Amino acid sequence: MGRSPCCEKAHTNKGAWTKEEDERLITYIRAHGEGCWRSLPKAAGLLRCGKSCRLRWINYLRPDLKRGNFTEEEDELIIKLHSLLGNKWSLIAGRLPGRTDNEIKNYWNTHIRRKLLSRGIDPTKHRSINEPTSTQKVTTISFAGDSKDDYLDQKINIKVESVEMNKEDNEIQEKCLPDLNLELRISPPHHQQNQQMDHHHQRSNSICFTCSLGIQNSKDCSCSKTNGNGCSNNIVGMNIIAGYDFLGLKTNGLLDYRTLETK
DNA sequence: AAGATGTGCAACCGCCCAAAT
DNA sequence: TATTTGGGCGGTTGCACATCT
Repeated sequence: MGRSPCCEKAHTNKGAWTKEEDERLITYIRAHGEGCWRSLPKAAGLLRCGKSCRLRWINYLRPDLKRGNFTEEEDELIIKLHSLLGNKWSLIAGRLPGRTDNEIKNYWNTHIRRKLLSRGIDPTKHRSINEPTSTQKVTTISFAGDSKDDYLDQKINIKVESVEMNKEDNEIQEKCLPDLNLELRISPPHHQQNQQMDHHHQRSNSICFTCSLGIQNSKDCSCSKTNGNGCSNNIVGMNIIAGYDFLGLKTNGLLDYRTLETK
């Protein structure tokens, strides 16, 4: 039952990689591509565990890696993404081409933490260190258009509610909740969704496949063929606008939420 | 000059989850 | 359905180098 045995760990090297090992790994992956890390070491003639090969390739040998110092823009983007995602380094790395999760994690721990602390900002909570500890602010960000027209005009209003909590509430919160709860939900305002659906599909009761995927004004959109008006930029389940810069995450009509999902 | 301490980062460890059987 | 494994991830460690005393 189950899979075939895992890689032999008895005869594997550990520690720093030699130049020869690097070259063997590069040569093998160039010839055969990535994947099947378990069988790779043997096939490549390496006395390493598959995981070690994968790590070495992803974090150091990959040709598309951007080596060198982080730019100021990258710094700020990492801070923004960390405030949104927490320690989800792989997701953050997904938004920084050429950077690896390990690199960003190290950079955060060695540079950015200090940078934020010097600004008087708690790097974990992204709040001022000087904020009184007896109360805690809970910030809810909701996306809502004030009117149907706003929605159609592709505007997003960010509504921020700050709720002061008393000490007792805070203690309960501390006991019951982890430091940061970053459940990300993106959806259109509920009171507009039906209107929008009606508007969009007033002549047809069903939504085409491309629209259900959030691909608007696609040449494959059958809605435009049925109602003649084309899609009115509604994205079912996603209230993201073409080219909107969502917290610094440039979107191209769609927020690539796959890279924001937790695994 | 030499030992102590601090810093940066590559690599490892252990856990989780989906896939395979 | 239960069990096992591979791949992926975040946290941590340990080493090399830099700086301080």
